[in-house]
Amino acid sequence: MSGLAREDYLADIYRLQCERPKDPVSTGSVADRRGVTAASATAMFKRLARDHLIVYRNYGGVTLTPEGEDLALGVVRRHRLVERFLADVLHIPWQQVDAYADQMEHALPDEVVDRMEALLENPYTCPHGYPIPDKHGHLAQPHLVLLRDLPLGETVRVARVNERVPGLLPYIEELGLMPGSLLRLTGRNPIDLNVTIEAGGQEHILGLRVSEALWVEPTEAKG
Amino acid sequence: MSGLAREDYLADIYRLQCERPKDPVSTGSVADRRGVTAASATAMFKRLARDHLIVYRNYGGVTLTPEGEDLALGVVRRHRLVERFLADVLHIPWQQVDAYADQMEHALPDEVVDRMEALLENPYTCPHGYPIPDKHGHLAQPHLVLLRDLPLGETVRVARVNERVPGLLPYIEELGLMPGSLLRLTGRNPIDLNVTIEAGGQEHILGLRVSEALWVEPTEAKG
DNA sequence: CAAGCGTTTTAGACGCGGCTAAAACTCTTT
DNA sequence: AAAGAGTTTTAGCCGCGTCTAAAACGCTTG
Repeated sequence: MSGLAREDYLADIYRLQCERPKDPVSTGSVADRRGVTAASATAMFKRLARDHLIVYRNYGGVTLTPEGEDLALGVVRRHRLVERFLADVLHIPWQQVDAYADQMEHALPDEVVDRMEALLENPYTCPHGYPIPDKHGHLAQPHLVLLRDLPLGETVRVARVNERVPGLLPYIEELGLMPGSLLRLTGRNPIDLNVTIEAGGQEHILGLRVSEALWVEPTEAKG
Repeated sequence: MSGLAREDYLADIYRLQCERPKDPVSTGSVADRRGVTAASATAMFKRLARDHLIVYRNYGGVTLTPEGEDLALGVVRRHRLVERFLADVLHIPWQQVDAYADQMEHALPDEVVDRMEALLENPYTCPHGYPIPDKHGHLAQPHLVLLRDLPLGETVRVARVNERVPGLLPYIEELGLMPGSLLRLTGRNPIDLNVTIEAGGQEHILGLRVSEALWVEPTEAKG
């Protein structure tokens, strides 16, 4: 049936597109993410473009077509639902579910995915806080702020942790900052860009690599 | 990592070997089962033999090496555990789980399989009654008899239904002869080899295609 | 504005897993 | 023992997905 690697490429292009929706996704960034050479990515781009799944301009990066985005959303949906499933039903540590889901996401029949979704009672997000597209590719776009950009003083809820930052997940867990936790930004160092937060009665200093991998959402009080 | 198709071949060779353990498995039988041409099977045999997973004699069929059998047993284990999981946890009809498991069996990390096993409380068989190898490749070999070969009069329990016979599973379900059901062989026609059974208060006449796809086990009374 | 550097693409190769058509083999059957 | 039928293997092809090395491009910088 459908190519295996193609889907991975499409999903990665989608995720990279999300990060900077303005401009097209570069060959290099996809190659890096996939762990292949730029030449391999170029070759795949040609196949995907031939099949109208991406728009590819020489030396100009790629963009998903609507068709390609549909496919990508399907993969993302499977990926995030499986993560939820692995974490909630099989009790696999949340630091590992991303890698496992990568392995599993292509082999799951739609019916299996749908049943998992029902069993989990239609979860909104994966264990790291990323939204799960529904069966038709729609997905909630909540209003989130990077911890890096948060104003001082506000108390917020951790909403999303970038699972792709190496080593971040165990660190976040150690600090008790998993999605759902509350924190307050108490300080920001304008020189090194460290931030100080208070969470669970403790103070922590977080570097930029952390503060730009954590998304938070305002709690009810908006000011 | 490991090739995808290789594992399918190994598992199919294993299953065919089980059916007639005496002689080696023929090229054609594997090709048929896999739905590929004999030429493709030959090509794969060469790769598998090169990697010491099978013994291959030209024009003489193949046999699994111990190494190859280990791999095959791993695939079979995953396959049957996933079937159980799909049926028991996701409540997918047992007629479909074989096909779905085929799709999924290669993509499952060991830890996921092990956790499924634990969640299911270490089932002995797949939903069709085939035994599930344990983590080390050991598997129970209960004493079963083909319904075709059963002596008249004995009351037995359905133990295993060959899931690979087209259309059999829905038929078996309709007749209420799923694994665990009791039946008694009441007659056998020596000409056309039909058998007559009594099960759940009903009489049924079964053709050879059915009676050699159903395995039964004696109930406590041995005579 | 030309040089140079980093990125991207081309060119050419390889292994996998499939195909068809033709050749080789085996086994049965006269 | 030779012929014929059926199975298996070889030969040659293709597309995928990867690689390396070399060429082409584009952007920044002197």
